[in-house]
Amino acid sequence: MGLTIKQVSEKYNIPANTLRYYEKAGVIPPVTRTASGIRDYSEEDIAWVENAKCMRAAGLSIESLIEYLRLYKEGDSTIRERKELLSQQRDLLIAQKKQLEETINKLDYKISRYENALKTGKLTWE
Amino acid sequence: MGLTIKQVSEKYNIPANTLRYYEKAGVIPPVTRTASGIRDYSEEDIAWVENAKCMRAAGLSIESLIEYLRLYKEGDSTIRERKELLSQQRDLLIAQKKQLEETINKLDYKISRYENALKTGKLTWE
DNA sequence: CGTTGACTTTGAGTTAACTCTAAGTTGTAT
DNA sequence: ATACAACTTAGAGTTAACTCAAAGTCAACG
Repeated sequence: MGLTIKQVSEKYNIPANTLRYYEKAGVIPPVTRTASGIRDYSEEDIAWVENAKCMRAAGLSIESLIEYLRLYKEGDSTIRERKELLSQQRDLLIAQKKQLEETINKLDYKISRYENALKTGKLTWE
Repeated sequence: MGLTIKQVSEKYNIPANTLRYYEKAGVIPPVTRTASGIRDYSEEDIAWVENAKCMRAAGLSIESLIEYLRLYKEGDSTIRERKELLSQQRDLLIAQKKQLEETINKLDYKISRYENALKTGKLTWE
């Protein structure tokens, strides 16, 4: 009915071993299994994978994802804590974004100097 | 005349060991030394440290910084290559920034859902 | 002149996040 | 039925980037 680990692996370009690792480590909840114990990813399972991929791509730690899932499993009593956790992570990403913009500007400046050097045949200053 | 390793370490909040590591690995050029061989960071040395810190904070690999310095040392004949290297790194950062923005949006959405849940006492949907 | 504290080097150890191996089981195609 | 690929697990190995330890040198202060 759902997707095999291989299909999920290909769809999201995440190695099957990494998907198993995420499950075992508690980054995503236990995946639905067939009668014979084979992983059979439901839409919900897939949504967790997609979320993990997105968060990891932005640099959130495995640890914070594990902590989030732990709180999630505990139910409604952890809503405030979960919100706090996400806010903290959001703040980290905002800071990262600022750093990134700063560095991109520096690179742009250096690149334009090199472009100028290539046109005129020499660096304008060092 | 210049700064000691400790002063640079404190000014940029980089452990002294890491400064030595950067120098040894070729992330920054060999630092000016006193007659007795002690590091005595000149303004130029410090500019390299500052640059390394900025690039690393944005996520550039040590390897790419080493490669850049290698080209830099070779002189003007590598200007095109250096420009290419910086452009590639810039493109990586642009992509990272996009990913970051996407993830921040997702987090903002989730956070607003939790805030709503905290006000109304329950999650509006799952 | 001795000791203190910052410096030096080489090289081993740590951490996060995978990534792979080995050994074994199962579903499917001939 | 039999072979073969894809699955399973536990656990060891890898990589990047530090991070620390050990052993030794050196300038300056009391």
